[in-house]
Amino acid sequence: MATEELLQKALDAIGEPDSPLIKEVFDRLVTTDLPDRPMSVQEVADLLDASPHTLRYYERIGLIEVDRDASGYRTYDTDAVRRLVFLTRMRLSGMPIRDLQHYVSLVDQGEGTVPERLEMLLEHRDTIRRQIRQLTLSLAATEYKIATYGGETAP
Amino acid sequence: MATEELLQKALDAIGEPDSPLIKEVFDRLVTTDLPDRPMSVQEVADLLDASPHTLRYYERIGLIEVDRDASGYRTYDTDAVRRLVFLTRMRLSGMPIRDLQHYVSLVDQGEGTVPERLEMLLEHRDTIRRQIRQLTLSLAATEYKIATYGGETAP
DNA sequence: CTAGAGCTTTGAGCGCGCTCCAAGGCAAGC
DNA sequence: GCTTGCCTTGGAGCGCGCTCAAAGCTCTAG
Repeated sequence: MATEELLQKALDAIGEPDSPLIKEVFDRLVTTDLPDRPMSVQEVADLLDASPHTLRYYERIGLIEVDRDASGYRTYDTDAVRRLVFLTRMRLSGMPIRDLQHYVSLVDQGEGTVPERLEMLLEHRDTIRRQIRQLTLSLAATEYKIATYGGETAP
Repeated sequence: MATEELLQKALDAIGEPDSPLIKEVFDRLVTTDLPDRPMSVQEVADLLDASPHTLRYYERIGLIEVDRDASGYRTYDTDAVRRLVFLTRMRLSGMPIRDLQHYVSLVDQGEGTVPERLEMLLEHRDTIRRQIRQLTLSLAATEYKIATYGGETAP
């Protein structure tokens, strides 16, 4: 199944969030396209559309631990890459670095912190929803302006 | 017609962007709830959910000109408020201050710059759409995590 | 009349999230 | 062997968008 297709399924599933497909679809989305060999900092950066600087920065501030090869070069195993996928996803949706640091510290403290992690995620979910609502309004306002300027309507 | 209702109509209209309702609905959305007396900086700040500091800053950097009353206090007329509504909408959807300055300078240069303004708006529309897409993916990822933690599914 | 809150200005300060610099090591090609 | 380019580290620098400080004026309540 192609990534695009999975993505579309996932997006569809959001419309009906009770669908048991969500977990399955995302399990595959998340694990797809990750080579199971260790990756270099540049490779991961390309994968995440980030800069190597940023990945090193995330490591420095304790968001992730990364192994080194015999020469001292970073080697990102699958778990590390998966964590970075999650981290960048959260960053892209506006979660502050500070919160991510807290989240990661909760993960490090073990299963007992699952309720607090869950609480964070629920709050963040609301934040994302608010953002989407705001953006939708901004999109409408932009469409409106475009219309007043006689621009093309949306395709 | 209540603002909430207008808003819903507007959101619906986005689904079918060719609808001639968009302009009408937003005309009313934009002009609704604006008292036609001049407003103080604090009043406008409350209206826009911004700080007076921010409004003064926008003025300082040339995004808007604001009248003064006999005592030297800022008085925002309807046009000024409407411009600020637009500016904050664009800011909320991530348009950089620098671009807004350019846009405003185009407005100041008159009707001849309409094509370039239109171009900016079309580009920004795409940017907003990309953001919404990104946020939708982040929302899905968050839902997924919530599900793995056994949290409630979306209401 | 006076206290206190809010307004004015210019200029400086700050939090965030990178982003880059300097000095040096490792790997691959000529 | 040497060059070229990416890697390492710690620390410094930076762009953005506010946000606040200082010094002084104005309005309102008591």
